[in-house]
Amino acid sequence: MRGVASASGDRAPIRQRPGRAAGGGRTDRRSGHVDCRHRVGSRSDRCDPRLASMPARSRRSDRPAGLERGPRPRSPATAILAPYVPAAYPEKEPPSMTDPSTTPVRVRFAPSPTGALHVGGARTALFTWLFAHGEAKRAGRDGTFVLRIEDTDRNRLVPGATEAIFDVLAWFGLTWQEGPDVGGPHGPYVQSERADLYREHAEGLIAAGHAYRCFCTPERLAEVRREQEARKEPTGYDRRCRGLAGEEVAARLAAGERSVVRFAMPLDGETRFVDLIRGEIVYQNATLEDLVLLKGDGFPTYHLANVVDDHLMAITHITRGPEWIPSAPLHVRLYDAFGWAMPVLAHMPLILAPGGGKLSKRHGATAMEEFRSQGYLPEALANYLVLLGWSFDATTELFSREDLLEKFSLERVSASPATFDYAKLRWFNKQYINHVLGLDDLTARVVPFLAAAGLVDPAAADAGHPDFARLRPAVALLKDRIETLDEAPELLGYFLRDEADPYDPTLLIPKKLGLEETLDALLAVERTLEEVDLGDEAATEARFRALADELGLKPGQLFMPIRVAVTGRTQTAGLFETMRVIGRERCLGRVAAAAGVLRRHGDEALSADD
RNA sequence: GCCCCCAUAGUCUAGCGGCCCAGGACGUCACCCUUUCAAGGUGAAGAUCGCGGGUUCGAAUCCCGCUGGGGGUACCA
Repeated sequence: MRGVASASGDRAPIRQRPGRAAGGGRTDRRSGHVDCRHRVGSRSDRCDPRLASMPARSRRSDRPAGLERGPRPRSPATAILAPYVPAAYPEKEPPSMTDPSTTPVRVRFAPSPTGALHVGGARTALFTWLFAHGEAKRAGRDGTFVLRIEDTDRNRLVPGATEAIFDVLAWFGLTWQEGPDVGGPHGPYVQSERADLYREHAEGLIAAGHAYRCFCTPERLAEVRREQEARKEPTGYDRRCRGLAGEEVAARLAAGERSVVRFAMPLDGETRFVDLIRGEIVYQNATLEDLVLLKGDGFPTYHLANVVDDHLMAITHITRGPEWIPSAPLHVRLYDAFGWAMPVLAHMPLILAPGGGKLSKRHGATAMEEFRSQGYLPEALANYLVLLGWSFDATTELFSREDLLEKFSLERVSASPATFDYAKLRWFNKQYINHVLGLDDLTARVVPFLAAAGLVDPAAADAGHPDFARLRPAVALLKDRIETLDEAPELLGYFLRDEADPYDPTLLIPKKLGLEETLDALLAVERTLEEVDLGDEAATEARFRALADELGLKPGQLFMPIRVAVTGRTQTAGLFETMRVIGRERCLGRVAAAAGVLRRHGDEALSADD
C-alpha cells in the first residue's frame, strides 16, 4: 500500500520512484488507494472507515444509494460527496467537520472578466452545474451553484465582459443561485469589492508567520531570473525578503516603499492532495515557490482570493481547469495556514486544439459568443461538450438536460485531455435541428438570424406573428438540411422574398437538352402551373410527370429546370412541396422570368457567336 | 531546464485481470432510397490497445522504465 492511510490510521511511507526523488508520485487512482489525510491516531471516521479499509473493488457496492446509478465510476474511491476533507498533511489536527452525508454541496464558477467566455470554461461550468444540481441532489444533498467574478487583475479588465458572461451563461442554460446580480448570503460576489477581506487575511498570515512582506522590485526579480537562467538553475524567487527583520519591514513600510505579500512555503517535506479525477498528487515542497498573495496594488492574486472566497463562501468542491494543478499545493498550504477545511479538488481535463496545443481562433470559434452567433444550439453545444471528457456508457450519445442531471457524475470524468472536434460538434447541432427540436421551436430560433438578414420581422419569433406563420412551412421543408442556424437566410431566403435567388441561366438547361427545348419545356410548365392545384402535391406531381412524358423528357430532366426557375438553386427540398409553399403566383412569375432569362441568354450566345 | 498530468483507430470514447485477435460515435468510402440536396437505411476500411520489461495460468486492464503529447513555471487568471 503506497501512500495510503490504513484503516488504523497509520500512514505508510511514500516510496519515491527511483530517479524521481525530487519529484512527485501519486497513488494509483484505480487501486482505490486514497489518502484520507489523517495524522496517526486521528479520528478515522472522517474518512468512511469502510472506504479506508476495504479493497477497491468491494467498496463500490458500498456507495451511498444516490451514487449507485449508471456505470461504475472510474475515479478513485474517494467519498466524493464528503466535502470537508481535512487539510492535507499530518502536522496538524484537522478541523472538525459536519456530517458529510447531509452537508449541502456548494460549488462555484469563477470566471475572470478579461474577455469572452471560452468553451473550456463553459464546459467546466457545465460539469460544475451538473454536479450541484444533478449528482449532489441525487445523493440527497442540497446543491448550490455560485457565480463569482474574479476581477483582481485590474490591468486586463475588459469593460462589459461581466455582463457578456452573464448573458452567454444564461444562453447556455446555466443558472446560478448566488452571484453578483442575484446576491446571496455570502456576497459580495465580485472580488474587487472584497479587497479589504483579502488584505486582512494576508495580514493574518503574516502575523502567524505564514507569509511575509517582500520589497523586491520587478526589475530585481527579472535580474534574478536572468542570472538563474545563465547558470542553468531552476528559476524562481530567491526568497531574499523572507528573513527580513520586523523592524526593517516596519521601517520600509513606514517609508512608503512598495511591497507585496508572499507565502512562506515550507522548505522541505511534501504537500499532497487528492484530485477527484486523478487520484493523489504529491509535490516536494523544495520545488515550490513563495508565490505572491497580495500584489503591489493591494489586490490579491488568484491564489489568495480564491482560497479566502471559497472558504468564506463555504465552497465544498473546487472544480476548475487543469492549469490550476501546479498551484494546488499552494492552495492546500494556504488552507492549512488558515486552519480551514480543504474542499474537494477536481481539475477538469484539458481541451486541446485539433493540431495539439491550446484551442485558439486559428482553429475556429473558441468563445461561447462565437458559437452562438454561428448558429449552434446551446443544447447541442452542451451535449457535445459534456462528452468531451465524460461518458455515461459505451453507446449513449444524445443527452437532454434532464438526462444529464440524472446521469452525470464527476467521478466518470476522464483525466486525459480531449481534442476539440468541430465536425462532431456540427453533427450534434444537426441532430438537434433535424431530429430533436420541434418545428415551432426551430422556427422561433431561426428568426434572429433571418431578421439580421432583413428577411423577417425581429418579432417573428412569436408564434402569433404573421411572419411566423409564413416562415414555419418553409422551415418544415428545410429542417433536415439546416446544420447551423446561421445558414437559415441562405436556405430560406427564396421562400421569404418574391423572387428566386439569382442564378446562372445555364443551370436551367438540364443534361442532354438544348436551350430551345428547355425554353419550350418552361413555357409548357407555365401553362401547366395555371391549371394545377399546388396544394395537392400528389396530383401536381402526377401532372408534371405526365408533362415530362408528353415532352419526351425524363422526370428529372423536367424537374431540374423547374427547380432552378422557382428557387434559383439546384439543391432544394422536394420540388412539389417547395412549390406548394412558395405558392402559385410566385411560381408562375419565377417560371416566366426564367423563360425570359433563358431567351435573352440564347440571344446573347447567338450574337457572341457572330 | 525544472515540476506536474496524460497515453485504446484521424477525432471523442467503452473497457477496471479471462465475456476483447477490442464495442459505440464523428469523420471517410460504398451501396440502398430518390426529381436535386439532405435526412434515413445497410455495409466497409481504419487500433500490432505508444514502446520495452515485469507480475499472473491469463494483461488494453496491475507494476516499473522509456518515449510521445500536454499543462505549469508572473505583482494573469
